[in-house]
Amino acid sequence: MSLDEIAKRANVSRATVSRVLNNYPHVRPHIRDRVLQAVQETGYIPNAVARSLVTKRTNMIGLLLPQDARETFADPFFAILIPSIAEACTVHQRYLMLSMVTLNQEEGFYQSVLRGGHLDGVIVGVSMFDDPILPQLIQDGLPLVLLGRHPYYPQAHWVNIDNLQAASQAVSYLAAQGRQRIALVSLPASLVAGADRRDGYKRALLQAGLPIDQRLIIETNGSYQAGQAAMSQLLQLDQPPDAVFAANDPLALGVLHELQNAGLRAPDDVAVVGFDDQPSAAYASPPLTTVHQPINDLGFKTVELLLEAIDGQFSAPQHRILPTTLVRRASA
Amino acid sequence: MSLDEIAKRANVSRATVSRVLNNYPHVRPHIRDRVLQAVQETGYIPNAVARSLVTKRTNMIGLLLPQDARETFADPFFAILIPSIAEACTVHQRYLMLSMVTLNQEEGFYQSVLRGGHLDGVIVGVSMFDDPILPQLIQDGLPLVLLGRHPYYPQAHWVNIDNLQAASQAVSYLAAQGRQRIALVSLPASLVAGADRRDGYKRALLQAGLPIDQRLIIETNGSYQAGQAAMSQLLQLDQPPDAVFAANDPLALGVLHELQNAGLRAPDDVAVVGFDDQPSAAYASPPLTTVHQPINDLGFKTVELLLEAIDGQFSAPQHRILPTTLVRRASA
DNA sequence: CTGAAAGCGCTAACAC
DNA sequence: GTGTTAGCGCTTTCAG
Repeated sequence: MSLDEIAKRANVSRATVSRVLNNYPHVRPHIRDRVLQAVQETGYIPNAVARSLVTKRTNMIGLLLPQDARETFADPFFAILIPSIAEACTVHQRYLMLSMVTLNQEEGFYQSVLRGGHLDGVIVGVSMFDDPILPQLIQDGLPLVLLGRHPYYPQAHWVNIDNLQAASQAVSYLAAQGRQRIALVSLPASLVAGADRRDGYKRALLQAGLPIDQRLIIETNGSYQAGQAAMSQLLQLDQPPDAVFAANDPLALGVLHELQNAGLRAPDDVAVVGFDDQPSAAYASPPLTTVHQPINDLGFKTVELLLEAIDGQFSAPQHRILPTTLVRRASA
Repeated sequence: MSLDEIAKRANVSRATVSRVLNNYPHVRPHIRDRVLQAVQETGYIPNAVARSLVTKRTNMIGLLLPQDARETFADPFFAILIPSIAEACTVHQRYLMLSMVTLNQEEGFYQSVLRGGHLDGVIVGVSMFDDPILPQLIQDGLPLVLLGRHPYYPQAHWVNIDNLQAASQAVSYLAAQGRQRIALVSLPASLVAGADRRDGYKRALLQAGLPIDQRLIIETNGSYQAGQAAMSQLLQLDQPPDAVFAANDPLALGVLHELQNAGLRAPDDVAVVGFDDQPSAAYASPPLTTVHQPINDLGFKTVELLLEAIDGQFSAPQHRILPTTLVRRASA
């Protein structure tokens, strides 16, 4: 069923039907009612595709996830982020297209997704410094916002937390308790957030007058198991750490678990601080002290920034930084 | 840039350009080359919206997730399922629209998503028996496949595992070891999968000649914490269980954890079997014996069934059941 | 305030 | 084999 069936039924022109459907103000009430009634009776829904063809708007935004998205999904961070983006889209009456296309697979498909006119704009979950998809994306000129800052593309909009500052705060907290040998169980340095958190760790140590000991820094892939392995390795040191800053919560939980296996206690023997404040952090034993990031807000703000970028034109790149807080529980 | 710029450049008609773009067989090689070259030079990408308007195909499929989708996302089952669906879409050159629209929010938006012509078909992650969105969806007549069987809608296509049989197998395994008091830590009975697994548990007990003891059946929301709480409750019974069948892995992991807290050992004191075989199951302590479901295949098969439903016409509803296996590790 | 007409970018008969 | 011609279902000038 199409617009002009409604027009016939209501005995008006197609243009008029279009006007009432789009809430055009100056339509006489009784004729507007006639149209509305016809719509009601027939259950007519306008064809979004036809509309898009003329308006050049699809009301659809893309969410592009990094190459390693499959592992990514297992990370509770994304388990919260994605639904919040989806919800933000619904709230703002937009559709969400999820894509994990990478340059590897189907170059042509990637192009058609991005440049086929299907998307009003895209959110890119950046993570790696050298993500090969970013240069293309930025060149394409589609409205774009990065989820996570990226040092190489200052011209792009992004929303992020201040990873460096947050990590630094966590480590300073440990140092202020008199911890002398604070280890870092880190994310891959190839991730921007990984590098930022590592730098925050280092900055805090230096500010506290503590030495940076490479043996206390263990780079991991960010998983629970990697946390266990890292702690196990740290425990074999001649001088094991008396505190651990884990760059995310799964890591911290793994560290805690390994500590328990070794018959050690947190925070008595080793204090541990995590990063994320995922829901289960509060239920760990002991409950995890961790950096809370407002993942939900991150999702909403990102969508909203993109929508502004799509219709308002920013003259300068927008960089929004959301606040984090250190949540003190029992583990440190 | 549009199709007829290419036509002018290559000095052919728009129809011809369209033909080479759509791999129409009978185009003379040299003229095809001329077109291709023009495309190459200009970086032209066809407008998907315009194409859709005439073909009535958008190459986009929808993934509708249940009302409680936010918790859903935290479940590792979905953390694997969603990426696999996304990947299947990419492999089949389709776009994926993710939606968590429910009847509550924005009835009109929901309608426009489904009936606006944006989607060639939808996958619905059913879970609840009484999900209010299903009746509407089925009435809409959009090609549809349910992810998980639903007893009230036999006319719908679905793909699923045999939850009843799989649960029954797990419990029989416990019974065959001589376990006498096998507890069930279950999913909500309002979920189809929850009810099916519970029924499988009961069937296995009856077949093993074991009584059904309501005190040994604890219904939960399926989370890790709920698993802990359930085990704790079971331990307070006059006659605690000597085995537990947990209806998913987070639950089983919680059970294991609580056992450890109570100073008990699996499988010596209490055997435990989970369901899902999520990646971390193998790393639990002790490694978890659990029902493996082929989540990845589930995602792929679902997409493929939908694509068949979209263009092939099935005369009868298709019900695909994927095999599960009991993975024996150390916990039982 | 409303209608007529053009056209968004593409595909698909239908001729030649 | 290739070009011509209609639309797909909507919005949007432009008249009136």
